[in-house]
Amino acid sequence: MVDISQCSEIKCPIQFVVDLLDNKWSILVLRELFGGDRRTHQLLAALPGISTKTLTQRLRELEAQGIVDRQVYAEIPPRVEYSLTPKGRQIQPVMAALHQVGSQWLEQESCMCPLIRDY
Amino acid sequence: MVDISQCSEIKCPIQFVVDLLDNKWSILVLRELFGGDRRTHQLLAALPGISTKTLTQRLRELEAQGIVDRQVYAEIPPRVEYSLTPKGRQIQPVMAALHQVGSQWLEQESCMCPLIRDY
DNA sequence: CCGGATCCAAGAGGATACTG
DNA sequence: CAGTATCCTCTTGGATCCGG
Repeated sequence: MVDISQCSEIKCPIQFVVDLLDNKWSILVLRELFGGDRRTHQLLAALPGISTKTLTQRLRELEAQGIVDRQVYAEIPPRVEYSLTPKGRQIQPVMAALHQVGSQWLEQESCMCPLIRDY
Repeated sequence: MVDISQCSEIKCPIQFVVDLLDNKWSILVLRELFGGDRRTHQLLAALPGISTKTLTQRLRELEAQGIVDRQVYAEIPPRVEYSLTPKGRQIQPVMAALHQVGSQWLEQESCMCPLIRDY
């Protein structure tokens, strides 16, 4: 239950989502996870330029928001898999809309991002 | 399985849009413009915390992308109005999706943002 | 009223080395 | 392999002043 009694005004839903996701990598991390469960090194490989520190930060934030799930397997060497929670999958319409608009603006049909599976 | 080995030169549409809009205010500026044409001081008032410099930067970037139109009236005092171009209006599905998901996550129906007019 | 120019603080995030 | 800890750079963007 959301307690908005502390708010002097009603929150804008758009701003709410933007506040959660407006940093350099969050959307792209989620895009990868729409392609299925991913291990840490897979995400690092799929997101050229991201550092381990930043990736971990983003994943922890998304986990704290209940958007991403972190599964740790007690193995040597360690194995950690990340996946979308049901809440996380709720942003699928946003990803689809971004994909559609981006395709228009690029005037390009093909796409290498994992979300293409959903089309 | 998506084969990404042969299409590294193909841009991801999602990343393309994210690259255009992932800064602190762009999405919110556009949200305001979906409510209709806006003058500078209206945008400043609608976006608490934004500075004139930052607002101008965002608007110039969006203008350069062909997303926003800037109309200057030769009056004293000056009047400048910003509006969405047809290309800019193409992101309406993104805004609608953000709004829908944000409403779910907030567990809140009402909304004070201009986009509500489109529902 | 609009917005350019400057200055500056804060923080995001990359590179690297290291631990379990 | 996964993640942490430093260090450090660079960008973002806020505050202010000024000019058209």
